[in-house]
Amino acid sequence: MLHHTAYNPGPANRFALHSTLGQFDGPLEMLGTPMRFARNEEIYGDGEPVEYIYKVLSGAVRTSKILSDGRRQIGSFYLPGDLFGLEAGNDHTFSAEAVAECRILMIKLRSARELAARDPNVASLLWTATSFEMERAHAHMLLLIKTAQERVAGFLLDMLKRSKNTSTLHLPMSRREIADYLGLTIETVSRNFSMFERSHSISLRSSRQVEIHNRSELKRMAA
Amino acid sequence: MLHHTAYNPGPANRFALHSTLGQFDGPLEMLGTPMRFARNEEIYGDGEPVEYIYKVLSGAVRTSKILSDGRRQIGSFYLPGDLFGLEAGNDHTFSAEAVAECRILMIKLRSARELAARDPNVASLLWTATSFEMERAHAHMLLLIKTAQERVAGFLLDMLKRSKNTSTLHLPMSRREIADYLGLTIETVSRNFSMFERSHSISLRSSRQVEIHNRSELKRMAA
DNA sequence: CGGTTCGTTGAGATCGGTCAACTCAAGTGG
DNA sequence: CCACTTGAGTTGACCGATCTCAACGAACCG
Repeated sequence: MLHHTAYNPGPANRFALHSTLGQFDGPLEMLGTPMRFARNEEIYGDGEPVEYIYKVLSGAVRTSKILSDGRRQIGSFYLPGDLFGLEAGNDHTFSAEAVAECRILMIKLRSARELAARDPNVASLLWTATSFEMERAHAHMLLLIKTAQERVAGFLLDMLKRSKNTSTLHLPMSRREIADYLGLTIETVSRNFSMFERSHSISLRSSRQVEIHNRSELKRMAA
Repeated sequence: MLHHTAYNPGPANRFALHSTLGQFDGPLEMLGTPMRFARNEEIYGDGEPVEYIYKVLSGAVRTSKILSDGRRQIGSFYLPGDLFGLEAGNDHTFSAEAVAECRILMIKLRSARELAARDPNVASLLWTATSFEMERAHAHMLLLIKTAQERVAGFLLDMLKRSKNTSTLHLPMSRREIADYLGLTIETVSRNFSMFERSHSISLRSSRQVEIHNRSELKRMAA
């Protein structure tokens, strides 16, 4: 469906990334090749064999699945520093796309496994990433049984924790993407953002820039 | 909360289990000790360290989590033959309880890992079980964003597939447990069972015995 | 026989979805 | 520079699916 136009910036550029981002620092990262993806570009497809591990250098990624009736469920969002693409089986059960223009480090799974066999730190890193994946899925399940207000508040808190910024949150994803992640409609997501704003828990500098005024109130609302 | 009164039937009984069930047949199973759990008895608790792998010999098991407001979410049901208790992290993120009186084979994780290091079949078995766990979590996520009708139909189809019985389904769990698994109320679950019965897709011999008359109709309703 | 648990059914309330109008910002092209 | 289009987001009115509350029935157990 989406045209794959990944681009390898070459050695010079790669070195530049290394020095500026400080995200090529691990032994695993040394194996990787940075690639660039445009907004909505597919990184891998549902059902394809698992051949790479990916690390977000900049931008954001979503994993998603299209249901038979056309609804889309978003499985996870991945932010800079996150590893993704590790699945338990041999084939991907979700597809992955760029939420925004992003740079992704692609690491051949084969090479990663070989390295892991020699370097226990790498092995434990891969195990930890898989473990996070499982936790994410469980936490997401728990989110989906809650009310709309609880889901939206929970989403904001999760984003806040992951961005580790004290008060201003820059959401890379659209309302539609948030809705598809939370199992709600864009209208319901929007209404809840507005409700939180009216109760002075947050304020919206723009639709994607959220200032968090009252985190404990959000926690209370997340149940 | 629940009192742990697990009971080891001893060698004679163990041999009896072996010969009658044929579920002590693998090398992994040889490491295990069969235990008996009463209905609602806790097998392990949320937050406890992962020390065993479990295999259901008879009966049924649920994993669950109690939310801050008292709601309970059931993560999975495990039926005879299923392995459970394998989590990606070091600690359990759900608790496990017996849905009905059951016999469980408990295998020390340490021993299982040692065996896996020597026997690639065992290693692949453990990997497969973890992989199933992930798939289960993803499938469950997808179920939770659907309508009540779709969830209930999907649940019945899943149970049918796993029990591999052609037409009559014996549900080991209560309506409350089904509801907590599907993120619905018992009333909604009950109403949907009744609806399926009125449309002649199923009939209820008793509340726990379901005859499936029209599986493709159920599939259609599961979306 | 009460008492208890489990499941079913009905009536009404509520939450979130649907449909539609509107605003706003960012292009695009004359 | 302005008119027009387009896409994202917000808001309102209404509707329907699911929850809540309540009554009732069936099975089980002392």
